[in-house]
Formats: sequence, structure tokens, C-alpha cells
Amino acid sequence: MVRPRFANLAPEQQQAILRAALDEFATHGFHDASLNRVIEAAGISKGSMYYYFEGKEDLYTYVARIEVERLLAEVGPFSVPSQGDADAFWSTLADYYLRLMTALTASPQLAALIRGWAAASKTPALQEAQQQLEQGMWPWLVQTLAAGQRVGAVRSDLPAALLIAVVVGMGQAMDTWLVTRAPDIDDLPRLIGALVEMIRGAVRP
Amino acid sequence: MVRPRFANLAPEQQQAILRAALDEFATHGFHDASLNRVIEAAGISKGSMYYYFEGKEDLYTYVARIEVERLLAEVGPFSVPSQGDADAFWSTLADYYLRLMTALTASPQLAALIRGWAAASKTPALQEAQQQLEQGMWPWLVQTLAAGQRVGAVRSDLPAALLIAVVVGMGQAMDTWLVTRAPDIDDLPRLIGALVEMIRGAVRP
Amino acid sequence: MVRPRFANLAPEQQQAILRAALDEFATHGFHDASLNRVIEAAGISKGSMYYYFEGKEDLYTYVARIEVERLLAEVGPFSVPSQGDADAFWSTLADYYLRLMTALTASPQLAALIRGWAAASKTPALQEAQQQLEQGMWPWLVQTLAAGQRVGAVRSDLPAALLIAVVVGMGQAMDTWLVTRAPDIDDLPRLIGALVEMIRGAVRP
Amino acid sequence: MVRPRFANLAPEQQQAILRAALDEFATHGFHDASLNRVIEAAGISKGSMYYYFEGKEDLYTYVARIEVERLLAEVGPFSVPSQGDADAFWSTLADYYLRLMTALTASPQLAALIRGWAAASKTPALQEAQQQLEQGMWPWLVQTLAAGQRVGAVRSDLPAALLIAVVVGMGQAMDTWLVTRAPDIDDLPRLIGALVEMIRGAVRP
DNA sequence: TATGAATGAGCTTTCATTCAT
DNA sequence: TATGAATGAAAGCTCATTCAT
Repeated sequence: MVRPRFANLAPEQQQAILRAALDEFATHGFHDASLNRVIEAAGISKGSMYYYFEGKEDLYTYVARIEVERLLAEVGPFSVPSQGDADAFWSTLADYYLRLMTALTASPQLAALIRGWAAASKTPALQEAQQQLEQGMWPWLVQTLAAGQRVGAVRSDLPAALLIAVVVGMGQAMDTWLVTRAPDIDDLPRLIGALVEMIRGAVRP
Repeated sequence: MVRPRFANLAPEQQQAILRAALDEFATHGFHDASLNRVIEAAGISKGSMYYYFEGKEDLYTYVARIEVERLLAEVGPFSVPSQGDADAFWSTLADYYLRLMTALTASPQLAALIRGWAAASKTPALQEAQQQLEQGMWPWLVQTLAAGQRVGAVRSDLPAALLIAVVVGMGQAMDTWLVTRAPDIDDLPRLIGALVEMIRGAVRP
Repeated sequence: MVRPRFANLAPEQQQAILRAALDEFATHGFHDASLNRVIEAAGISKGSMYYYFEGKEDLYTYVARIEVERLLAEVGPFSVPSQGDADAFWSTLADYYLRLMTALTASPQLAALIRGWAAASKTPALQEAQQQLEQGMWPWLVQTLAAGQRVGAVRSDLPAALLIAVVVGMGQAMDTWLVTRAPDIDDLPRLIGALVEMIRGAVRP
Repeated sequence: MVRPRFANLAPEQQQAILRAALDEFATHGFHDASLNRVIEAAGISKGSMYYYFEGKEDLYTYVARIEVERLLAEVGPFSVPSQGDADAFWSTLADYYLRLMTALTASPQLAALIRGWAAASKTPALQEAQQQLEQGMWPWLVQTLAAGQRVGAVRSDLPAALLIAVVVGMGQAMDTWLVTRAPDIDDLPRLIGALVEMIRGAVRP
């Protein structure tokens, strides 16, 4: 875990370190990332880095967690409509998804970080960290899926984990496509609408 | 590019090298893979490795290309039915997809290699190699998509690249899910059927 | 030298620091011992440690000296019988030795510290510290040897330093053997008796 | 284990490396020894060192083994007289001991290395290596002890391990004393005679 | 008195690559 | 063709010590 010392650091210093680390991890992935480069870019000493973080993994998990939290805070809460029909469900989801993608498009580095998760993560500690992050989102996914099934918007004859995996895969593909193309922001709503439509078609009963 | 000398090598030697390299890359990913280990496992000398391949990236791209080609050859050709309706199209695709997944389930190392693509480092040479691989499959994907659109099985109002990306994303998610669960082979057809059904729903006009 | 400030510290604090340091040095030896760990275990700040001690070596020498003094105080004084024959001399020595070994067996950490002396690094300051410790015991050894020679219990034809070195070597070997075996305390008197007997045989005129 | 590559090295190179390593280990002990210093003193590259040896421990165990073997080869074999009385036994032992000490006095670095064995050796691999070295000498010690007991030169009422430990302790003390004083070689025989005499007195029945 | 942030030199080890033979 | 010795840059990480507060 991040050492509490880091929190006491001047915000600009914190920012410098986080920015440097996010940059490095997004650009090179975890394995290829070099702590030395982060240290140099952040303008701190080697000893300081290890004074703030326990090591490479610690820095990585901290950066990932902070950035995801920042993203979700920026996007705002998503409340599944407990009442309503399938159309209402999909409409609400589309709104949320648009906000999410808009934010993510503005954070290409975070997008790269998330995309890198698929990478082989051999260290147990890293795997655990990723699981924690995923588990943090898992309830949201499960609840949303259940809500969709409740209003008859989502099929119920396949394992929930499979449905979620496929939908997340669609989302990641779309994310990658969007970030790569860096489309006009005007186009985004239409594309998001199309994507949600595709998801709807994929999981409809 | 692989040096032509490699082709003159005794087939068993070629096999030994390819097997060792595939093993290493699948297990550790590109960056963490160690040429030293490959060399040791293959039972060749360091000099020989550099006599046959230009370097680590060269070996990686060669292994990836060869393995993908081997997989596709094993699966056999996919001929889009030029005549027929949407049902025929999807049925043909489902057949092909089942064959592909069956083969991939039998090659967990190749599956790991492909999954690792997202995470591979950003060396220009590596990126180029990946693009080449993807471009190798691209015509097939484009043709299949076009065929689907011709028979009215696939919507035509979105960029082809986006449709392909999303469908590939779905496939990768499913692949990961399947390989991780290592399901009974009996279950596979039903799951494949469901996946193709989901794809159909996603891209239907 | 220990800074006098240390003496003004609350006894519990002193104890905490000494205990932590003894633990660390006994477990890891001088070089591998980590001041950071000592500081953490003692629950003091890094600055405080350097306020009380000049550095690692200073702490080490202080701990060693204090612990040896504590041991000797616990064992009590050894008074060479000025009168009497050789038998009386050896009997008195055996009594003392038994007390010493009993105490040392109860302080495995100190035993480990002493045993580590041979291996401690060769920093001039450290060497000097060890010499000081040894010099502290030297008078006692010399006096005891002289007393033994006076009553005809010990040969006089070899350098005193050599006799002492050999006897100490025997004692250390026995100590190590005893601590390693952690024998029943009942056995101790007999073994001590045998050891003193061996020493007697070794140095008899 | 030492990599066979080392054996193929030019003898002068081997000597340079061994000399540098022996120097470093004898001066600083295992923990405090710095591979960087060894590398620099030997005049080879960092990579080469790791090409020849698996690591620090490997180098240490190799140096220790080689030096001990060299010493024993130099001293020549020791044959316990199967026949004869106690006097013959001790006389033979004294001869051998004189040869051993003469050789050791000429190798103060090896003496330092051996003395450093008592040090805390925390790494399992290191402990194992030391045990191997000790086990190599153990049979010799046990046989010699048994021979001494057979001819009535050594008491039989104490554990063999204890007797051996004490005698070895005496030897080490003597060794240290001798090496430190670096006495005239003329004096050596008399001192060795006295030491063997002391050992005889210590272990006599 | 007391703190703890900050540091940089140092550590062992790994690795892809070169090149003389 | 084929070998394997040699290399140096780079990696992640630890540590005793300093010093401003």
C-alpha cells in the first residue's frame, strides 16, 4: 500500500510523480516501464520514490486506482432505474456510457492503462491488485446486468460472467477504436448510441 | 525479417526453436521473455540464434506469424456463401467459428500470445509486426463483413472498421473466457452457438 | 561513543532501543543488520536514533558492551582463591563457569552476538570496539591465569596470551555446542564439569 | 555450481579472479564483500563475472572449496597409525598438525576465510555450502577421533561431536594466535608441539 | 529534544547483442 | 555455418546518514 508519507507531499510534487508514472505505465505497460525513467521525469531522487512507495507494483496499483477513481468521480453515479421497461434501461445506460466514454476519450493515458490490463501479469501481487480493481467494478456490473434482466432487457440463459465479459470486450474494442481515431466530439453521441444499440442486440433475450 | 538461412535448417531444429520461443513468449510475454532461456531450451548456441534471426523482435514476429498461419491452415478455408440468405451466412460462420475456437482451445500458448498483443511493448518494430499480422487477417475480415452485408445479415450504417473491431473484441472476450474455464469440449458447440447469436444480434441491421 | 543524552532517556525507551538493537544484531550480524528495522522495532524516530548514537557502529558497540556487563553482573564476581591447592582453584572455576554458562544459555541473543564477533566486518572503528570489549575482560583473564599458575594448577612455560586464547576458544566451542543443542538444564552441570576438566587437562603443567 | 566456462579460462585470468575474490572475502567476510570490488580488482566486466559464476554465493563457495583443497593437497595425506600406542598417535598427529599450520600460516587469507565461517550465514544456499565443506572434513575428524580412542589416547565418555568441536575450537584459537603474531617459523614446531600436548591433555581419558 | 523527509551511492543480478574464431 | 566468450547498460531495490524544522 502507498505509504501515508505520500499524502503529506506538496500537491504539485504528488502531481508530478503521478503524471510521470501514469505516462510511463501507459506508454510502456507495467513490465517495460522503468522506475528510473519515472524518477527522472518526476524530478525526485531514487530514495524518495522508495520512501513514498513500496516498489514498482505499489506505484502501479496506486496510479491505477487513483485514476480510475478520478474517472468515475468525474463521470458521476449511475443509478439503474428500478422501474421502467427495457427502453428506459437502455436509454439510461446510453447516457451513462456517453459520459464515461467522453471522459475516457479525454484521458487517453488511462485508456491505455486499462487496455494494458489484459497483459500477462505474472507477479501475484500485481494480479491481486488488478483483481481488487476489477472487484471494485464487479458489483456495479452485476447489479446493472441484474437490473437489465429484471426489466426483460437482457437474456438470462447464459452465465452472467460470460455476458459481462463479452460486453466489456465490446466496450474495450469501442474504446480503443474511439481513442485511436480521436473523433470529433460531435460524432461521439451517435457512435455511443450505435454501440449501446449493438450491446442491446447482443444481449437481448 | 527472418533470415532465409532459417529455412535451410533441419526441420527438427526449426521445430525445436519455434517450440521453445512460443513457450517462452506465451509464458512471459514479449518483454519478460528471455532469449537466453529460449536458446537454452532450444539447445542451440547464442550465435546461431543471431545467425537465424535478427534479434528478439524478429523471433517474436516470426513465431507469431507462423503460429497464426498454422492455426488458420488447420482450421481450413472459410468460404463465404455468395448465395443464400442471412441464416445461411450465420450458419456457415458459426461452423467456421466452432472450428477456430476448437483449434485455439487446443493451442493455449497461441491463445496466450494473441491475448498478450494488447500489452506488448511499444517498440516501433513490434508495432509494425503486429500491424502486419493484423493486416494479414484484414482482407478475410473485410470480405466476410461485405458478404454479410450483401445478404442483409449485417448492418451497413457504421464504419466497417468499427464493426470488425467490436466483433473481434467479442471474440477475444469469449476466447479468454473459454480458455480460462477450460470447459468440457461437449459444451463448446452450444457456447459457440450462443456467441455467434450474440454477434448476430450486435451487428444485425 | 554513546552520547550522554541517551542516559537521560526514560528507562523504558532505553530498554526498547536496546532490545530492538540486540535482536537485530543477533539475528543478522552487524553488516546485515538494518538500522531502519531497529528504529521501527524500537518505535522511535530516525532522528532520535542519531541523536542518541553516532551511527550504526556506535549502537553496536554500545549494545555489546551493555549486554556483556549485564551478563557479568548477573553472574557475579569471581574471586580467585588466593590460598589453596590446584583442586580448590579448579573447583572454584567450575562453579563460576557453570554460573556463566547458565546465564549465557538463557541469553541466546547475546551468545549469538559474541559468536558473530569473529565475522564482523573489518571497519577500523568496529575492530577498535571489539578490542575494547576484550580488553575489558583481559584483566580478569590474566588475574585468573596468574592465580592458577600460583597454585600450580596451570603451566607457566607458554605465553599467557596463548593459553588464554586457547581456553577461550574451548569455551566458545562449548558455548556454541551447548546453545545449539539447547540441552536439558539438568545435563549442564555434568557437561560443564567435563569441560573444566578438559581445560584443566589442557593447561596442566 | 561454478559454470564449466570458468575452467576454460586462461589460467592467469582464473588466478586473477580467484585472488581478487579470496582477498575480498577474507577481508570483509561474505556479507560485507562487494562483487563490484572483486570485479574491479580482477579486471573483468560485470557480465563476465556472471558468465563464470552464478552469483555471489557461487563465487564464495568455489573460492572456499578451491582454497581448502589446495591447502590439503599441499599438506599431504594424513594416515592414522592403525597400530601403536597413544604416544605414536599423538606423535603422528603432531607431525600432521605442524604441516597444516605451516601451510595455513602461509595463507593468512584462507585462515581469515575459515575463521569467518562462524559468521551468521543466513542464506540457505550459503549454509548448505558451508555444511558441504564441513562434511568434507567430518569423516577425517571422526576417523582420527576413533583411532585415538582405539589406542586409548582419547576419552570415550563424551559425545564425539563435543570432543571434536572443542578440539577444533582449540585449533582455531591457536591458528588465530599464530597468524596474528606471524611468528618466526623456527618457533612454530615448539608451539605446535605445545598445542598438541594441550589437546592431548584435554581429551585424555 | 525530537522528527521524518530526502538523498545518492551502493548493492546484486539480468539481458540482448557483438564479434573473434 | 556455427560457436560461446565477453560486455556494459540497465534494472529494481536498500541503506546509513544528513538536515531543516
